[in-house]
Amino acid sequence: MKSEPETRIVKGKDVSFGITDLQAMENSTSQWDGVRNYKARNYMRDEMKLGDKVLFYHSNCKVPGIAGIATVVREGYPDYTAFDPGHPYYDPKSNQDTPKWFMVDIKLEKKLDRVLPLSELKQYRELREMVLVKQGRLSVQPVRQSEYNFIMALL
DNA sequence: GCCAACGTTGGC
DNA sequence: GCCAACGTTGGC
Repeated sequence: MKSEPETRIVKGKDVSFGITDLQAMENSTSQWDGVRNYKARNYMRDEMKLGDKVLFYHSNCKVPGIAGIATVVREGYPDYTAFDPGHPYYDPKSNQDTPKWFMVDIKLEKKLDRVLPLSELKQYRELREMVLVKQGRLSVQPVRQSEYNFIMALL
C-alpha cells in the first residue's frame, strides 16, 4: 500500500500520510481512505483479509521505498469520506446506499530501520515480476508470497 | 462501444 | 518540473 509522506495536496488540503503518521495514530491503526481507483478498490473490498500482511510504501518523495510492515485489522467497508461534500476525497457519485469506494484498516507492525528503496528492489531478479517494479502506478497492489518472503529476508 | 482528448501518477 | 504510462471522460 502506497502512502505519500511528503506531498499530497487535495483541494487545497494537505492529506500527506507517512509511516510516522501511522505510528502516531491510536493503536498505530488507521483507515485507508481516499483511494479512488477501481483496481485498488477491488483489492481492498474483495481480496484483503484480516491478518494479511501489508508492505507500507512511501511514494512520491525523496527516497521512494518500503518503510514498514503492517497488518489488515478490518476488512473492506465503505469509505465514508466520499460522502462528505466538505472532505477532500468527496465523490458525489458515491452514497450510503450504493457506496462506490471502499477501504480497510491497517495496523503498523514494524517500522523498518531504513527505507528499502525502490531503486534497490529493482535490482533483484527475484522481484522482476513484482507489480511495484513492473507497473508502478497503482496505490494498492498484490504482492506474491515469494516476493514477500524475499523482501523479509533482506531486512 | 470506439477512441481522442484530457487528467493523474510517480520516478527521475 | 518533465514526461511516460496509465486511467477516465464524453462525443459520436
